[in-house]
Amino acid sequence: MAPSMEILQGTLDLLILKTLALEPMHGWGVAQRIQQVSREALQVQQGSLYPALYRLERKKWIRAEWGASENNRRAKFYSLTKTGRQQLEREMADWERLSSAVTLILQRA
Amino acid sequence: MAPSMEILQGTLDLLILKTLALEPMHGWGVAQRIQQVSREALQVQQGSLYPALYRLERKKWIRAEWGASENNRRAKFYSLTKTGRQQLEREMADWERLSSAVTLILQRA
DNA sequence: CCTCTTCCTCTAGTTTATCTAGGGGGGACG
DNA sequence: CGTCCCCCCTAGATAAACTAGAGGAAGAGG
Repeated sequence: MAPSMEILQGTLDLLILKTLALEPMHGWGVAQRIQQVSREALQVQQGSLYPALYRLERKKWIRAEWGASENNRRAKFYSLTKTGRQQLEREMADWERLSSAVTLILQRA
Repeated sequence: MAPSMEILQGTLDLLILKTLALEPMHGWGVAQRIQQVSREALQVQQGSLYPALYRLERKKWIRAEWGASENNRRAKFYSLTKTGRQQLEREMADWERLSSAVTLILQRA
């Protein structure tokens, strides 16, 4: 594990997809939103964020469009595609299944 | 992510530590136990298992001893050390914190 | 006008966990 | 004796996330 783990490996795609499912947003905003909603428990490093966005776009789960941010900055706005929504469903189910399984193990007396 | 994800990345150490905390066990048994308790949701590949055990031993969180299995096979029995128990506490707390954070994100309407 | 800060994007290189895909030895049992 | 199962182990590939940078452009403050 890296010195400072701020995210459960493998859940970043899920977190991004879920965040974009509620509202299209630029990349920096996604990171802010995740951090804020998780009450600072999750930190999305930029070096993780942008490669992840690129990955999701390449798989056509999100779509990008240049625009202007609320602060009048040049920003890339991402939104979920239809297949992205399906992927989100799948990943949420996976998360549920696997995290429940971990909890099962941890709760053994 | 690898083609078939059978485990949440980063949780294997935690699962092993927890399993050994309840009962010392040989490596193969640990994998069986995890699979069984998780009702087949978690699959521990041998190529993940043994490197993980070696890693934990190197960090002195577990201790190994050769013995004979219930089937009269030569087997390496692992048990938790004192620092291993502390590590387990830490990792359980981390898991709780991070998985709750993920759930927070996923539950947003 | 100039500088500094904040916003926002991006990349190269490293680390590390896990998987794939093997090999091997030694009991037990037909 | 052959075969299955138990149990250990490893090399190499894959891929996610981190570290540690760069840089451009808007707005604020002097």
